[in-house]
Amino acid sequence: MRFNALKRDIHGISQKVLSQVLKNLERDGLILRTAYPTVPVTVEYSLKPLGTTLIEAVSSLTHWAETHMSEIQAAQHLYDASKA
Amino acid sequence: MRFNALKRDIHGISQKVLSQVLKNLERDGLILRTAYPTVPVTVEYSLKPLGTTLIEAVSSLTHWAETHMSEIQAAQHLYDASKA
DNA sequence: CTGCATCCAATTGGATACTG
DNA sequence: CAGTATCCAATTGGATGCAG
Repeated sequence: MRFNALKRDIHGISQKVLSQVLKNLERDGLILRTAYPTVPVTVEYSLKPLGTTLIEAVSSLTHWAETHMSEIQAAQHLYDASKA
Repeated sequence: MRFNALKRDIHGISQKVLSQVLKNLERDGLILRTAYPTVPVTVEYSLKPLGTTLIEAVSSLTHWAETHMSEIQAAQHLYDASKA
């Protein structure tokens, strides 16, 4: 995946933050950064095996959030109403 | 669990942040806050079922972090050495 | 004991301009 | 295209003092 493709897909992220995050992920060994000597330079980011395992771990949290979102919103409404 | 017990157990958290977090967790329906009318007041926090399910989901991430910590540190050292 | 209010320092992140 | 550098605004969080 290319830099600008990631920037497009991760809606709302700034170039600065995306750069920082990618550099950290690369340093942690989660992703691989490959630069091809074209003009202008082409950079490709890909998942390393370790990164894939993290995605799987995070996915369970994502799933939790999705399945309980409405329940949490209901609790928030109850709470807010009880305070008003 | 009492407020000050939580503050002791969560090493390094400030009273301000702990208050904020607890209030948010209560609003989200993850924990239950019970105040007993003693002098001074006694407040007890406990997990609600929804909170327990979140702990289980987070646990898989915790486990991931623990098992891959050394692998990540090794990657960081390699990265840092390659940049120096 | 359990907080809330305030002040202040540090971190974070967006916008913009610039480079190989 | 893929960043880096800079400036600046907003958020975060600690420390302290106060209150029910």
